Amino acid sequence: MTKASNRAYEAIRGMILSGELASGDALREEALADACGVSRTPVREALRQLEADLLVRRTESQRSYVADWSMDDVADAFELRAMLEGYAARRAAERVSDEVLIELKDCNKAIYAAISKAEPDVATFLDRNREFHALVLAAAGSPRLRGLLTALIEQPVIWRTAHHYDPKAFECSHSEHADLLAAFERRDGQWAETIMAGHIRRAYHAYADAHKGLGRLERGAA
Amino acid sequence: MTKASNRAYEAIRGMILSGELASGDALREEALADACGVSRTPVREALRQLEADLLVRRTESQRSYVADWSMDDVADAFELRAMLEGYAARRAAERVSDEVLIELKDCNKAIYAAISKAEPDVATFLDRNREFHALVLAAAGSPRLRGLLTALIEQPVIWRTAHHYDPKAFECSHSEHADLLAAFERRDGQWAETIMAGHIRRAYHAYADAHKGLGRLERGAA
DNA sequence: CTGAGCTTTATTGTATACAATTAGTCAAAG
DNA sequence: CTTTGACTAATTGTATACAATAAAGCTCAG
Repeated sequence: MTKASNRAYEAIRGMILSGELASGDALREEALADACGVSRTPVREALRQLEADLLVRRTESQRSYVADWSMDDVADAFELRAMLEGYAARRAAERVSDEVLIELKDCNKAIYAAISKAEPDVATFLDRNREFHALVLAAAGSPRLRGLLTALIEQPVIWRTAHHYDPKAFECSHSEHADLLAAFERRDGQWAETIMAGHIRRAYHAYADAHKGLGRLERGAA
Repeated sequence: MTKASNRAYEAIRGMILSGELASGDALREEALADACGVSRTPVREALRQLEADLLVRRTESQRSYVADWSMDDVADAFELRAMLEGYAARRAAERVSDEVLIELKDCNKAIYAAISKAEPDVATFLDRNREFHALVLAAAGSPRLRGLLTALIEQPVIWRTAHHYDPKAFECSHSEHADLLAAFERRDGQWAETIMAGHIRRAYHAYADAHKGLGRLERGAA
């Protein structure tokens, strides 16, 4: 994306993810343009992109609002993600190069380092975790799959789950990644798929447990 | 979408699907605007949408071209579709209402009527086939899944395959739909998933056979 | 009160001018 | 003959004005 467009995209996305804009809030193009210091044109483009990311929804009369996710929506998204990312892992296991395998191992080492501290480095964990999954996706070698999954993975709700992780869950995540890499080394697609699907499902249940009884998602702390 | 935007979208999409614009052709905003009788603004929006539909690709320097699909790309898309539409069928089998089941049966009857003639009515077959798959997708009750699959199903390459169907393949398609409905009646998700995945894979192989030895896809007749 | 229909206001859609960027061309140096 | 560089032309990005449309408010009949 180009300069102004990208600026608007990042700015609005940040406002949604940080909680500055709450679920259901109306998004008026002119107000956003002022807030981002650009004109309406790039804001409009950014909104279309955010809509594709499912962070924004549009009414039939073309008005935009911050998307609100019911628990059903979250379950739906996680289930799809488990299936697609499981499939990606299978393909990746069958195609991964030794170089990428090393990258993946390094990445998981960095994750381990981040969570082994007395005070876990959540930001680094999130970044590296994201990188890990992106590497797997790239190794799957399917541009369509990549396109489909990106929108699903970039969901704020998914990244907020990290706030609910306890040290044991961090450890578990790292260990599942290690299992996945073992499957990759043996080029065992079936195994890789099973591990990845379970990995995502675990994340879902961690999320669901932390939000038991809530009909709607409340805003995560910034 | 709004009036001018939609007009541009339909016009450009039509030009691509009809072959007026060939794979790899450059899409210049101003020229398209003139051709559609609108300004560049709605054309730009239409191009973004077509890019999401995978009918258009953009270079890193933001220039747009008609997407060109290699045989690998087609295989990739079909495989994804088989998996996702199989999943949709499983969900649909577990949730479908009696009313929708009747709709599906009617739809498949219409398909049978269209292909039973001495000269098969291909246009009706395509329309009804599309409707059948759309009904299954809707019955799956997952808005995300619906969003993901729509882009994949609307691919021109997929609908062009009908031109390669012989009468036996038409019959086969209808009969597989009937099997799927049997699985739906018994609410057997696993069975439904298997049938649907096979159904899509059969379509893929029909396509692949018809294009053996071609590195790139040539343009289908309008 | 209530609600239908009009009026006003707010918001998005479209066109267009201009700015920024990219691709293409040609010339000179190696 | 190739390559590098500046220059030119073509193309996309952005801002802004105006048009179209949808929401909100208001009036007045019932």
